Amino acid sequence: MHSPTELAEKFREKQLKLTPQRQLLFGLLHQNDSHPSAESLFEVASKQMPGISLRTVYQTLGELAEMGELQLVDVGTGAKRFDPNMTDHHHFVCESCGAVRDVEIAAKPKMRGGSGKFVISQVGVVFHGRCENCVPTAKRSPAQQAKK
Amino acid sequence: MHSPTELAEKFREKQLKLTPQRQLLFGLLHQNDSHPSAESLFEVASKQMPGISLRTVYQTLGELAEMGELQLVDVGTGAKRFDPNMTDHHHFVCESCGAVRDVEIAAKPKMRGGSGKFVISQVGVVFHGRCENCVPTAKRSPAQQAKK
DNA sequence: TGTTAATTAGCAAGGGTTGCGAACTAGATG
DNA sequence: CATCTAGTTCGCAACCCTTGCTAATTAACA
Repeated sequence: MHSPTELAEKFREKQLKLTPQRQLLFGLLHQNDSHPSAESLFEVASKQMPGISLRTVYQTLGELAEMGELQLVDVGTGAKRFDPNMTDHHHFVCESCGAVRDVEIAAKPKMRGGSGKFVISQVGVVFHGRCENCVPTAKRSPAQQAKK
Repeated sequence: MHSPTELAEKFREKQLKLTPQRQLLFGLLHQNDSHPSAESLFEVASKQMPGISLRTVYQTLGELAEMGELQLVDVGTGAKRFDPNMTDHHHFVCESCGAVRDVEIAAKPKMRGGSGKFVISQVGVVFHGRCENCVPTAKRSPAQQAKK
């Protein structure tokens, strides 16, 4: 679902209009693997579409998430992050620069304990640590990525 | 570190005064396995100590967390939860009533991908789903637990 | 009992997000 | 192409959760 045509169809299916704002945001999100927050996506979008509203960014992102086009990821750094990668994966958050990376998990954890009556619909795994640019030995200053 | 005496010592070590507020909050937290938010702990505390301030609750919980006496858990439901269980475990969050339960994980996930240069200091795993009281078949209305 | 550094409480302010309503527009229709 | 209207956008106010600041209070030591 990366081509403009396919996007248009997806939107039409859901009775969503193909507005310039939606096209822009959808495109930006897919060019971007930094797991941006609404705020940082807004900043990028503003450059290409000066009058765009932060409100619209939130709204559009929420809609895309409902459509199953992207995930909302809460990595505990304040703002939610948006991730167009819908494959089964988890996240690594650099506690120094705030960067978020996708992480694949080989083993599926098994639960024990509990009554067994639980219905689990989603598992969120977040690794916190330091990325290559921020490991203690590295003298270079931490790359300040969107923490918002 | 459950007895009042041990608590007093711990505090003394850290040059923290043994105030009534701290004693109360520490005690309440350990009687409580519901992973309360600051707000809900505040409500409980207020019954026993009417004038206590929400500010003090936040402050005290923050201090206890720094002391390694409790964990701050962000399960993505808005407010942070506080958990005196410092053993290696993860959390299950009912998406209907907001209840939080401890979950033990048998398998430790192995990471693959990435450069291997990551330094992982913490892994947060949160399961989302429905608890016994809230599974779809149950007709009783979801138990509304502290979602704050 | 006095002294002092730590603590409390209250309020204001901050970040992130959402509700609301008025103005606007994509897309269907004629 | 003009019209119509449901769906959108945008700006603002308001919301929740949390923290900064400060004056008043108090635990703990001498």
